Amino acid sequence: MRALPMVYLITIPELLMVTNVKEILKKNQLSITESRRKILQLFYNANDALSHADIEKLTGDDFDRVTIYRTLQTFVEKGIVHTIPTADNSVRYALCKDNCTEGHHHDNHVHFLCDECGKTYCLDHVTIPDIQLPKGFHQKQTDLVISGVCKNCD
Amino acid sequence: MRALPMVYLITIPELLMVTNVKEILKKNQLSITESRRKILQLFYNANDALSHADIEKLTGDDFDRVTIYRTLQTFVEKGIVHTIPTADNSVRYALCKDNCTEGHHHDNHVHFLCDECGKTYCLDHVTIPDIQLPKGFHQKQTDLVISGVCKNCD
DNA sequence: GTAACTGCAAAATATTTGCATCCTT
DNA sequence: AAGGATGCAAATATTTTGCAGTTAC
Repeated sequence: MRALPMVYLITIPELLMVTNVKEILKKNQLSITESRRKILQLFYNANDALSHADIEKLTGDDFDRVTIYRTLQTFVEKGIVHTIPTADNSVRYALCKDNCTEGHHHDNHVHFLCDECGKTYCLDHVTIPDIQLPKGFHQKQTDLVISGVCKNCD
Repeated sequence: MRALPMVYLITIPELLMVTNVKEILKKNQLSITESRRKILQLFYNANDALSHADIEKLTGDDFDRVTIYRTLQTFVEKGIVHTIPTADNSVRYALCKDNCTEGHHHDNHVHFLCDECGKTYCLDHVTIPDIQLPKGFHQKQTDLVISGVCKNCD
């Protein structure tokens, strides 16, 4: 068995990811701009949720603060990312899975917030059991937010 | 059977509630001030959660905006009220039930947000089923936030 | 070329902090 | 009387809006 040249191991994933991001923008009828590409890429690189401040830090001064706000808003409207409910004031965003359609985030989410490191996890493999609501209440979206200690801080 | 005079039906609950509020403040080693009494009373009168803006409206210009911030913060620290996770930016507060102890809101909450009227309900009688988390994740607090249409807007 | 996106300036809103004064105990 | 709570002023942080210039298609 012959080892592959190291360069493949580095460059191919990068190319794939960039393509991925562009395709997602196209699929959502968004023009491909630098800010949208880079910010969406951040979400694909991060394995946890990102706040506006996180994105500002990660992009340095590439983009205006306002551009980040507008980009995030666009992504939410298109169903590319969703906001995560948190008890503190902070607003965090995470990638939606395939079943988010434009303007309708009707999928059930389980989010885990680590009290130690502050990371936010989307636990896609955890399913939310059916909840019996009182009469007259109609359930559209369900968000289950669990906090505690994550696997890294365990 | 003789009907009670109407006055009882009005005055007794008020007296009871006022007493209630003072006792709760005492129990939490807080001095009894007008802002604390009135704001805590608002929570007992409201059947849904209140935002800072709600409280500002309901109290007119009785109190400074800063006093409301500080009072809410104190109540949260003492475990008298808790914040409700919402996907939009808004911060809302609701009364804790008995099992909240100072600094530790370790009870499980089910909250319902109505998309129509915007009301927030604490559904205390709905229980959250046990959730199986991936290995290494330790659950401390669980917040179940359900949105949809409430019984009034049905 | 045109529509849409971005950056800049500024407004609007939300939250925090310091300090002098007032109130509760 | 003493410690804590409040009101006011101001600083800081967050989000939104308008508009002119630039970019994607």
